[in-house]
Amino acid sequence: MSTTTEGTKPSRKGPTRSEASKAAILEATRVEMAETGWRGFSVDSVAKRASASKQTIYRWWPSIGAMCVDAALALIPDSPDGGRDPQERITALIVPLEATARTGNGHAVLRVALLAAADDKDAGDLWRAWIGRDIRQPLRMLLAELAGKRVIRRDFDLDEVIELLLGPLWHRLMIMRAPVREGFCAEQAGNCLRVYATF
Amino acid sequence: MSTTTEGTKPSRKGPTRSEASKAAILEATRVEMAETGWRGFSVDSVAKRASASKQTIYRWWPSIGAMCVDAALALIPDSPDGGRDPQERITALIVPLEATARTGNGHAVLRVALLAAADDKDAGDLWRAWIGRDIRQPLRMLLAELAGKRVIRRDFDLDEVIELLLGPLWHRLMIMRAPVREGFCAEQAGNCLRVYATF
Amino acid sequence: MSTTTEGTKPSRKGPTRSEASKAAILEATRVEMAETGWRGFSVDSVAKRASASKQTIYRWWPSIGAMCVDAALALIPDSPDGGRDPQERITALIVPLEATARTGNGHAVLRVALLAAADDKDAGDLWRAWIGRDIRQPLRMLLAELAGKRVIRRDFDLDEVIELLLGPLWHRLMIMRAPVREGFCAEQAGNCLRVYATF
Amino acid sequence: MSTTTEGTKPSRKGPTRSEASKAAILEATRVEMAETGWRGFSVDSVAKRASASKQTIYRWWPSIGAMCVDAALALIPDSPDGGRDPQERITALIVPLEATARTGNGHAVLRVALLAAADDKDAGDLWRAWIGRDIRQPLRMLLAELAGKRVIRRDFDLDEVIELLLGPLWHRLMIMRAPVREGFCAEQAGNCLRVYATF
DNA sequence: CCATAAACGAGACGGTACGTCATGTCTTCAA
DNA sequence: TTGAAGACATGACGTACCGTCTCGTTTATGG
Repeated sequence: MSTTTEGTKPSRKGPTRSEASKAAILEATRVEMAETGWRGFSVDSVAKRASASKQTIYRWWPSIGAMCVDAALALIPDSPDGGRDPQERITALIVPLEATARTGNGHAVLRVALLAAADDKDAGDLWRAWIGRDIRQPLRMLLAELAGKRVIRRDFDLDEVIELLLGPLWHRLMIMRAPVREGFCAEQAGNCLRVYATF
Repeated sequence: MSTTTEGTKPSRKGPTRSEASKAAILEATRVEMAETGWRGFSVDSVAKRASASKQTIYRWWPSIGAMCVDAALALIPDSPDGGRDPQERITALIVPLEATARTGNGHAVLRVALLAAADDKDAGDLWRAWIGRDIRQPLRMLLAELAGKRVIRRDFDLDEVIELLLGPLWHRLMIMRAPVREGFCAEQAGNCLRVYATF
Repeated sequence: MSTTTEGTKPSRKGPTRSEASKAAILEATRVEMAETGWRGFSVDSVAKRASASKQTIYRWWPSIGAMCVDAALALIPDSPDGGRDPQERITALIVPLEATARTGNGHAVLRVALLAAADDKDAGDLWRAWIGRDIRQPLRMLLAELAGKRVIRRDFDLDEVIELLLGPLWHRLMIMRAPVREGFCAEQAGNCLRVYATF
Repeated sequence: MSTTTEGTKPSRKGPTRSEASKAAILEATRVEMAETGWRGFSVDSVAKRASASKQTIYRWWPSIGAMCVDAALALIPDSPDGGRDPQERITALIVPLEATARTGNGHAVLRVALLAAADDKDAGDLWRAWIGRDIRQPLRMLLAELAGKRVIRRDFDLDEVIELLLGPLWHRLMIMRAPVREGFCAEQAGNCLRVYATF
């Protein structure tokens, strides 16, 4: 799910990127994110913990925030298949986030990645690109189908739906710092269908 | 709407807190928040811009984040009277946030205050206290009344309602960095009523 | 003999320079000079050894080299009174350098200070200013007097005399890294008188 | 006049040392020496400027300082024949240094090479070996002959003569950073004869 | 009406981190 | 095996901030 290596150059003279170093850096980043938050996050500490050089970090990531988002994205699993039920199919799109937040230090990692995305341009671009690819795009297809079947209204705004679907999760993670109970995403999907239902 | 001066000491020898200095610091804080974000925010810069001493800042605020939240809260206007319509009454509770985000650098200030609240314990406490006092408490009264009149279901969870009401705003402000259109809060209030409607 | 504090400002608001910190930094500088030479010299090490912050070093010295020269100059004792004999009077001017080179780690400190002066503009200025004040100026007076008494020729070039007087010391210290035997400066003074003697 | 290639290996498999690369590196070294001094000197910059790999540099020179001295020595011309006059014969030994210092960036290159020699063991050994071979050894023969002819005293110390002869040049080059006028070395030779004259 | 104590500006200080640059080693590819 | 290209761990560079700590000055009581 990591994004920075995609689009590898064909072949060059000289050494290639060390995958061991990359993995160590991302893992160290996650640990530091959970321990120190966003403002207290330090590249020096990550480098020391990963036995990596700062240069290596700055060589491969455009900013600290982008590295944090990258480290968080690498934690998010793939979406399960959704089945046939509309609510289940919507839930399937966002449940990987819930799963991440409910596993290990995922809650804190996700929170800090969101902070990074909101505070740093490169990180924000990375995060929005992920949302676009993994949530917005499939959701568009799904909602178009449901609207065609008259399950939901046709005059919805895709971005408003996303706000409604994801907003509550951000409130939990960032404002309340509260744990995310199982089924949280399913509830949000249900709320969405209720709001946009045709009746 | 500022919170740190409340609870004035009885009487002491010597000069009292300089309101001019306080105002200059809060205003400088807002400017810096909008310019540098949260991770780049610096007390030194605020002190220099406000022609204040760092000691003065550290004397009156428990943490940098608390100062940022304080500076943002001072920007939020009071709620208007809500009228009789349920949707209008809910809207009235959250519309001050929308108004702040739509005025001057309020969008950025609010965003950084949220970052501070999510990243710093003192700031988070301050922000959650404000939500509790200015949103949660009046909303509880209002929803109880509406439930009594069978306008909404009785088995709602107050905090879920708040998530549904505020979450979309956080998504706009922090994730998308998109401007908040007029009427945004009214739409959220409508969505809430639709989700919790009895029918 | 240190030069950077001379010309103290009359009085200012706020704290003043910490003399304890200054002394610790200069002493640490001398130790590091002797241990690591000039190219290997590190401000970080000095700061750590002196329990000082790098900012404090950069605040008070214009460059690393200037600090090194300053640290060396602080080691050079004052000139003794010269007596009546011409050779003794010349010797007295340069014997403090010999004494420094013959004491403790003075040999290495002096060598590194010379390297700094030759490699760094600020350090060179500082060093040449010291030579001008402590050697060139008194030597000019002395030679003028000796020329008046026909002890030496009148058509000498002051800077050539200085070259003749100090050059051999630099060769010892820098090129050969050889110890400086007692009486070395007296010999150089004798050579000078011989070169410029009237006969 | 370069010293590191002397003693060529008998014969090996694979390509031999590239003289083009060596020349480019030494020339780039000279340019960098003149531009950045000794402490600011960087192998990376030399490699980039010479379009060479760092590995190639580290393969052929024992240390950075040695490379610098090597680059400077390559600039020093051979001694001219000295004629019959004692002063001219001494002058001939040291005039190549003067000539180097008076040509192109030779002044700076020589200065930095001396800094390297004084700061780095390998470089110092290289420099002292050159002095031994090109100055000390021929000077010993010459002085012995002059002493035999009673032109100079017999109780001189060879190394003191060298100090007297070269020291003033170091003072010029390193301490004063002053240009070396034509005839400078001849004057030093004259001074030496005067000091050690029999009369 | 002082005197005393707190508030304030200014800013030095010991630290930690920043983002960049250099060192010396290593790896990959071409010749 | 040489050499260009360059990634890598290490560590220093010079700057910026943090939070604490003097300094002198100003200002409001309380003796």
